[in-house]
Amino acid sequence: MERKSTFDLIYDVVRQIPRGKVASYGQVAALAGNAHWARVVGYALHVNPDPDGIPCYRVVTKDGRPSSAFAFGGENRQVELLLADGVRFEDGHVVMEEFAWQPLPPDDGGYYL
DNA sequence: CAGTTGACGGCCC
DNA sequence: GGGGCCGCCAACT
Repeated sequence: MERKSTFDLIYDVVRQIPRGKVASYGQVAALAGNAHWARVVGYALHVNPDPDGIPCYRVVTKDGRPSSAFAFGGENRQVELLLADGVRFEDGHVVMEEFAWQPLPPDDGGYYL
């Protein structure tokens, strides 16, 4: 039944990234089940079987910087898409402190600073 | 089947 | 502070 491969798990996570937020490869990897899949995540997105349903442009490195080998239109294209999502860039890198996707918000409430 | 690659991350120098 | 190397896992050839 579990025909879903490691890639499918990654795609599922990336697909859950809300608009206006970004997730790092390690973030996606951890959510997929293993924090050591960062490289595998990159590989999975590289094959990207569904770029229309999998917003790979919302996936950036932990530095909040887009990948250097973006094949779906260019690095600049990714920045443009993220800006359209409401993500703000600072000196060429995403303000991850504000746009890092947080699937598990605490009950304290005062988490968004 | 075994070796190499890969859109990363973290640690070392 | 910047650059380089190793390590993790799965997929590709």
